[in-house]
Amino acid sequence: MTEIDSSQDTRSGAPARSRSSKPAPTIYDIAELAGVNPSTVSRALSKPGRISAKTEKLIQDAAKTLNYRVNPMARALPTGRTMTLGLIIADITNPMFFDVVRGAERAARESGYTLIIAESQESGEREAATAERVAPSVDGMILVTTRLADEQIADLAELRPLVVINRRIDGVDAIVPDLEPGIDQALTHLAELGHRSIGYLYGPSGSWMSSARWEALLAKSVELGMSIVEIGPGIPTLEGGRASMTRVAASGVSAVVAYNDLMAIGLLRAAQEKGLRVPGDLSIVGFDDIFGSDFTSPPLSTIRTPLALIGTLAVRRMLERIAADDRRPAHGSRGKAPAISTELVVRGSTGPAGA
Amino acid sequence: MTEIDSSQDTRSGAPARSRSSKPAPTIYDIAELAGVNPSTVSRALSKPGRISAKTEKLIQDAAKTLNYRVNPMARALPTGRTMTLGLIIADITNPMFFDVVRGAERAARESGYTLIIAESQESGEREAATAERVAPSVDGMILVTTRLADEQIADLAELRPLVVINRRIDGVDAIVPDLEPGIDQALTHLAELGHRSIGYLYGPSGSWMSSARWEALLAKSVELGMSIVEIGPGIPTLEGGRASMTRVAASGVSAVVAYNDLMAIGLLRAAQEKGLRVPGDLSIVGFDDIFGSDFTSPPLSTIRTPLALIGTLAVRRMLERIAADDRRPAHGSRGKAPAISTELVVRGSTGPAGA
DNA sequence: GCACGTTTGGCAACCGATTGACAGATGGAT
DNA sequence: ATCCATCTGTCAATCGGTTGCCAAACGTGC
Repeated sequence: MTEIDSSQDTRSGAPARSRSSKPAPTIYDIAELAGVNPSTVSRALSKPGRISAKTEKLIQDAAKTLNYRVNPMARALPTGRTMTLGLIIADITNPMFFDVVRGAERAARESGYTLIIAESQESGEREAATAERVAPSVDGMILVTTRLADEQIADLAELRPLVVINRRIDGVDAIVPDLEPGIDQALTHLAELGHRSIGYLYGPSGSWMSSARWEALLAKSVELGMSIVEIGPGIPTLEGGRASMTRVAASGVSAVVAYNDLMAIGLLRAAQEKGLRVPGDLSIVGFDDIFGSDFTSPPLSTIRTPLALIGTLAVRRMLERIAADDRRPAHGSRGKAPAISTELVVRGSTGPAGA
Repeated sequence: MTEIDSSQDTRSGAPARSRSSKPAPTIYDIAELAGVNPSTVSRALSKPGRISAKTEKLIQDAAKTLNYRVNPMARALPTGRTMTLGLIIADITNPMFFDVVRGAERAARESGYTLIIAESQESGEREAATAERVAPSVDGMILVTTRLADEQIADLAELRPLVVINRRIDGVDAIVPDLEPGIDQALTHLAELGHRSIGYLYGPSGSWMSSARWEALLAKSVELGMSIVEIGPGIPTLEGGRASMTRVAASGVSAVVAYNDLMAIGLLRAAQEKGLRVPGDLSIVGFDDIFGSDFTSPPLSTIRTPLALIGTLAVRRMLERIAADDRRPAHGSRGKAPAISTELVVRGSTGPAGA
């Protein structure tokens, strides 16, 4: 009756990941199989050249035999690199998000990074909390349709390298498309169709992007001698577009540019239900060219934003920064205009004024 | 001139996460501030009750002061729990995926889990590689539109708890909607409209779901005394739907049920371009009710699949299994019919036969 | 054959948590 | 006042890698 026998239990604190399954092989297993030291295995696997070709091959073979995969968690601990990027999105319901994800996921994967998706919905408080929760497990964060205040965003930027999409903030890296070309084309297009007076369906009241679009539209319409009015703000959904119908009708404009495609489509349908012909009685231009915007009848004319490209560029910028081990925004990029261009896609929802 | 002074460098191997930023606080920092042992901090933070209320408060306060966040990587190492779930998707371009993500992300977040998104596109080989790459960093994986062979899937299930969506495989947990109600309603609806002969636009040739839908349609149409033909297989995209137009016309059917909404919409547009009236000359029913399927003109009648719910349930099932520390599929669930029902959404693309 | 520079591989500390075992403190009963 | 059961906090090992430092092995030129 020995009272002390616990000493032989060498793996007492083992994870016991899941019953009935062998634990994943480690570099120690490889080391044993290959007859070398674990540190040699580590080097052979992650620092090609540091080890003699002979031993390296030996280790590679052993690794293959055991079907070894490096444990990213274990690696992240000493290196501080998680090889993971976080995509924080306020509202996952917004379809523009999906195109961004497409671009971002691919760019990340090509560089060996993994993408974490987190939705924060609701208020800014919640979004900040989400970002802080995600921060420790990622090397950088990309904010997609953020509702945070500038200052909160700056705070987050202290925590981890940060890139913001569709919003410009002092001292924070941003990926923002160049609105000019698309808006120039859209207003010129409308002018050529004889529209003299147009409306802008404003998005959410605090939205940086909505006012950026408004500013650009305003400048251009002045230049073209057109009159333009703000209608809104409104929520950036089908419902929001619908809800603006009364005000649009009351405004007497012959054409409307909406903050985004969702609002444009909502308006389109509400107009049609009211008996208005589109584009006969009202021309409508959307923004973004989201999936499905060409499903409508008439198909929606819209100012395309290269969302997938934006996602890709956001990841690239992030990775550049990480590679440079830099917490500050890219070089002198703050003033540099992005080469991400918008363009008008003419479909069926725009036509001659008063036709 | 001392030759030995390296001993004073206690943090030689420190991560050096990023210049110019204080490293994240650790439980050691808290322990120092609160004047207790790190292990006490660990317990205070993760095992409420194990520590006296007084010390616990002391530690909580210190943690708050330092704005401490537990490092998920460091925690994952000893526990073997990453608190992360992987969503592996073959083709991120497929919009049905969006709704699944919505449901899954929320369910995961509610339980404190984080979601990793990985796309594998291309072949099955690539998909298996993707899954193996992701496996070590997650507690479980959900396969969304997998192109893997049954056997490969079973292999992955050995690696990590696995849940498959929209496909049934022996010995693997699956979340599959009940096709019967929706298909019953759709065929009854078509029968009532006078359609006697319908076509099924088949999806990708290897697709489990496409043949499941076919089987159910076949059984029901026999029951209703309707004739039904397969048209396809085809790629499950707008283009695939378009491409089937010739065969649909040649088949002489008065109504078509498509494998998914994308194909249905493609067909709808091709038909309209050919001068056919929908639903006058051809009735079309889609499948899934994806975002945008009601944008078309006429809006698409479709058999709705509760995709967000499916995402949610997949995560729940996964978490149940993880909670039970179980690698095998849920209890006797294999035979148990899921309570996820489909239903027909009648919109404008279906109408009286030969009208 | 020898001295010397370069590879190559091993040792051990470390990343930030978790946890079994244990000792000291506390409090109640006798 | 003494003893014992319970509660509380500490010690130290551990998860699976990475890496600075060092010594042994190696090859080379003279």
